[in-house]
Amino acid sequence: MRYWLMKSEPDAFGIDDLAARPGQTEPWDGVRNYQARNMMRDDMQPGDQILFYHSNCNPPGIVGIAEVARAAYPDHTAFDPDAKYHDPKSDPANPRWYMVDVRYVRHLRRQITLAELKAHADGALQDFPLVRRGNRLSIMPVEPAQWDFILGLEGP
DNA sequence: GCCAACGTTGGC
DNA sequence: GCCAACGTTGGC
Repeated sequence: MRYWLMKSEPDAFGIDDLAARPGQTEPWDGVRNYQARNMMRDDMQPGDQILFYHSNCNPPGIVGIAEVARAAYPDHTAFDPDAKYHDPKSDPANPRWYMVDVRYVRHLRRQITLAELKAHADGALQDFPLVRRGNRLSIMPVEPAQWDFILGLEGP
C-alpha cells in the first residue's frame, strides 16, 4: 500500500463534498498533467491512502483522509466536447488521461495548514514536494515516514 | 488581484 | 532539439 496527497479546490470539490457520499466512490477526473497522470495510472492501487488537501483557499492545508477505491481507468470527461477539461487529442481508442475512484475515510480532527507543514521544511518534511518552492503537482507521493509525521501533527 | 514558478506549445 | 511565448497553478 502506498500513500499520496491529492489537491482539490474546496470551491469545486472539497472534503465535505466527498464526506456527503459515505461509502460511495467518487471519480477523480480532470487531471491534465503528465506527471500526475503517470502516478495515478502506474502506481495507484485500491486501498492506497490519500491526504486530502485544500488548495486555492485560506488557509490551504490538509483537511482529511481518503482512499483509492478503483485503479486508474480512462478519464472519459476528456472525450466530451462540453466538459470543462475536454481534450481533443484524447479519444476512447487512445485515451491520454486517466482517473481513479476515491472514497471518503475521515476528516482530520483539525486542519493541518500549509504554513504548519512548511515549518518542517528543513526537518521531517525536507523531501516533501508540497513544502518545496514552486511546487505545482496536484498529486504527489507521500513517504510512510512523512505520512506518520504529518498525522502526528494532528494531535489527539 | 498579483505574480513567481513551472509546464506546454510551436516556430525555427 | 532549442527556446520564447503563453497559459496555468496556487500562495499570498
